[in-house]
Amino acid sequence: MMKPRSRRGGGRPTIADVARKAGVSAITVSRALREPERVSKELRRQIQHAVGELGYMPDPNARALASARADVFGVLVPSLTNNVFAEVVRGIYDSLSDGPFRIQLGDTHYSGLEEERLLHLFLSQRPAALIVSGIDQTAAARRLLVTAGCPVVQIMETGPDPIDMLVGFSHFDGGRVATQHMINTGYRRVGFLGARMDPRSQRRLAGYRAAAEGAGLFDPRLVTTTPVPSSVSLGRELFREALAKVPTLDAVFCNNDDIALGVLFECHRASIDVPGKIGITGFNDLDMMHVAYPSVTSIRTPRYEIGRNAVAMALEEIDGNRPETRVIDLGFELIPRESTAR
Amino acid sequence: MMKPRSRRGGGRPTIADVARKAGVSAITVSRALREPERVSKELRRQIQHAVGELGYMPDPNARALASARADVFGVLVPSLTNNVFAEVVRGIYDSLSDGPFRIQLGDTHYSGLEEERLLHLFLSQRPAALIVSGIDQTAAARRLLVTAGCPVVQIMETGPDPIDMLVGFSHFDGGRVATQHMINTGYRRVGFLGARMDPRSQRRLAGYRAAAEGAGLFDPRLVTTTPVPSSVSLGRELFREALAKVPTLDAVFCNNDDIALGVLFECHRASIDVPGKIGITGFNDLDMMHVAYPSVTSIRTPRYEIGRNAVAMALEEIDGNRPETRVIDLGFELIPRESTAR
DNA sequence: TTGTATGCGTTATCAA
DNA sequence: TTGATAACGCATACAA
Repeated sequence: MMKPRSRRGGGRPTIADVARKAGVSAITVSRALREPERVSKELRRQIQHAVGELGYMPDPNARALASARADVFGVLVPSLTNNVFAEVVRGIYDSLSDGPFRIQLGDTHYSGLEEERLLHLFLSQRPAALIVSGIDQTAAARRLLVTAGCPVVQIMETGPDPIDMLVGFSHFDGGRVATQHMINTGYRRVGFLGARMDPRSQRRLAGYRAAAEGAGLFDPRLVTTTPVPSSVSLGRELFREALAKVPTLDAVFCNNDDIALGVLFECHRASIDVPGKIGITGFNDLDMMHVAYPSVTSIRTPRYEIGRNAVAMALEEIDGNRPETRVIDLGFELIPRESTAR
Repeated sequence: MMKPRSRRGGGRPTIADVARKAGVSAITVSRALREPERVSKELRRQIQHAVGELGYMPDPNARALASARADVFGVLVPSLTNNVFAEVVRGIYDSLSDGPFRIQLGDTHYSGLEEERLLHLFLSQRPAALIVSGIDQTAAARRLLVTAGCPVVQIMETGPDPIDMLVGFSHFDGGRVATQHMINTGYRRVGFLGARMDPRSQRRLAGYRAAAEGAGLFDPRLVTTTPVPSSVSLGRELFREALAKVPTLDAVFCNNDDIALGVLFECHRASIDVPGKIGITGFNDLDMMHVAYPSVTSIRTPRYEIGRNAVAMALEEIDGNRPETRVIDLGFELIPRESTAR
């Protein structure tokens, strides 16, 4: 009876405190904060003043509860440490850092089941948008996404059948172009080295195979893969293995730049001439590839831009402007360097 | 009048639905979910059944609003792409993935002001715990953390004066040990190569200087730094610059492994013998350092373990068991390799 | 342009 | 061990 004021709240100023101080109603404060143009200039000023005075900050939980919508972007990537996704995530953060949106990042560890679990978790917040990696969601995950009730952007790949929106590039073409480049350069026993072999790696392998078969150079013994996560040291292992299988090997297309770097180091160690005896092409074009000696040919992928585009598309849809194009192919670029220049 | 049921809710099952189905009151469902032991076995069973039947998931926003506490760990790192922090973050995610906690990740871009901004943002959610990087918070940020009302763990460094809890290692000692190692090996003109030069880099430099001065080998011209963010290509630039300044340079302690790798490649390119003509020591001991040719000496830092320890400490405190030790020094390890073996 | 009444889904409080 | 009631802080619906 005596103290109807906050039993539980930590005594932080609420919207009601601001309203009282500014001499208006709570809902007017709410509006002034979210849609300033709908409130008269005069009141807006008073409210801004009161907000500053009190150090008021809206409670995102109360806001989410009342509006049935959290200002949260859910982002699901298969790995946090993989440099590739780190770049994508950076693009997302950079695009969202000056707005009202928080980012909820999830690591699926390349597991479809973990993706489902995280999706459930994220969905329970009623996120403003969802960004997920790849196009190989489980049936259950796909169902969840279709009925998510918010914009959904799949990233990293292109494909014919987006759940909602899609931005990426063709890994098949990337593998094909990289392999074709080495064939054009004159290499005849071009191997494929792949770690992890997630769906995107598989498609790069398919691209490799298409190019090799097109030139009549395919031989299954040239393909060396492992489900083990990628690393520089694994690149070395795979290369040794490949060379043991096929001593006439004269080039390798590597799943990614880590593998390529491992190959390069092993060539140094074993005094194998690059590009004379072995040609090397990587994938992603990390900074180190152009610094390496010899510098390493790679496929430059638009990782940061994928992040930015994904956010831009989602924001458009949130703003009510449904993007015309639902699929964006950002392409890639072959960067020929010393490692294949013979 | 007709339909007092949910105006706005998307029709998802609520705790009231579960309660009705289980024939109990809402609060009992709430308890059964959070503190099962406080509810009779019989009711617990019925409630679990109803939950499963309905596919009920608690609304984290409503929960946070009502309890004035969100099941969120706020994590602030200076960079998302830096491999070092990626490992720390992985440790944090791995430690939290099977619990009820979400993770809110923020990227301060090495800016104290951005850190303050994010802190405000995070605090408005009333997080369960906060993990922040480094010990050089601004006065304002420190104030916010002291009054955060939740466990706060500073990570990456050790120091005498934790805001609440602290887990890391001594960067000064790391720099000292790395430098001393090269001096012990016989190098006499040991340079320091540093990018970014954030506070931790500064302390590694101080350690370098202490070791160099201790041996009577310090010379300011041996120090080459830049505020530019670190990269492999920058390593090459810095090394060239250092060599131009001091042609008698015979070793370098690198701020981090990226720089060291850039130096190694430049040595290859310029046919400079490593370790004969130039010794190289890096910092962090990324996987590639032991694969490189020659393999590169580095300081192995417990990044993943820092993440795990930080979470463990915070969880202890959340559970009401205030950890005795407020500061954990996880140490580091010098890994001598070919690049300094002469 | 502004305000009133009401509910969002959950938990704290207090009583039984 | 269980339940009735009243917040939590804000935004929607509707009226003025």
